[in-house]
Amino acid sequence: MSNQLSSGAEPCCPPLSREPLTSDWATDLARMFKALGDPVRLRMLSLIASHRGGESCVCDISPAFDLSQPTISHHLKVLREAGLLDCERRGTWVYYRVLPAALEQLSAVLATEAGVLPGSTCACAPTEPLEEAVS
Amino acid sequence: MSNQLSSGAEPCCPPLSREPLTSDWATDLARMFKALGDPVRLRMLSLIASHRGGESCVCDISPAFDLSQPTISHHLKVLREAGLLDCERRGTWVYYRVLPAALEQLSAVLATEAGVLPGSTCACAPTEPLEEAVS
DNA sequence: CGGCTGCTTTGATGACAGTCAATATAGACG
DNA sequence: CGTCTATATTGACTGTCATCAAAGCAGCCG
Repeated sequence: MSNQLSSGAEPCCPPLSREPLTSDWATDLARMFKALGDPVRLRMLSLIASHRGGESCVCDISPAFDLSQPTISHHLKVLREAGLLDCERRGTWVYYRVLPAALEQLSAVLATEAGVLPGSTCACAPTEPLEEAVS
Repeated sequence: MSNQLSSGAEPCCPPLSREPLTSDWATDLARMFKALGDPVRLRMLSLIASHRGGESCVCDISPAFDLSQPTISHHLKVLREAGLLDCERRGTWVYYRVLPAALEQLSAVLATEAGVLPGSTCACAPTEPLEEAVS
């Protein structure tokens, strides 16, 4: 649960194809990728991310899936513990929001040399929370 | 096993955060992410990708892991069936190589709006095989 | 041909993940 | 305080996964 994000010591996340991953770093990344390795969770993440402001209430998510309520809650927990989601209680409802820095980090790791645009040595976003994500 | 890559019908892969993933597309993506959801496989992929030419022999991969040889073979098969690796037999040895387009596709899906550089609506590489990956 | 090396497949086993029903907690509202 | 709604947790079940030993397959080489 110690993402490179929180440490802040490393400069950035080099792409997977530049040099072999260390065992620790691979373990950390694998935890996040494993959370993405389920169609339901991917759709959840996408559903939340594509909402206005990148957040949405559980009651908005549930009806999109033909699953029991505990199962929905379980998947959200997995995504949360992987560091991909954050949640906040507002009154009766709980709102989930994506952590863009985490997604960006994974995206940068998978980026191949050819795909990185010249001049941008790293595609990691500087932990920008969530602003004008919607036009 | 039907990646969007092979179909070629769709223009490209929109980021996860633009609109909710369809169920089919999420299933396809999840299959690939699940393959990445293991530290061993991540390190294998990285090891192969960071080799010169983006390919390497199994005998180069095995000694990097404290696992039995069948287990190594199993993980390589998982990555291959996920469409992330390709393999080719040359004499006694089998060489594995990464499929950059697949990595680029996943990278693009995870890219957040903020992370996408202006002007580049899509970061998918045009299935470029593997060229001057090493400087 | 026969053995040798590199890799894959098969079969078995223990661990883990996805799912649900039942139960618990937390806040809103009378 | 009691009840109602929204979400989380627990426990149980089933299926899938990571792993290894053993056996199989494919080229080399003597």
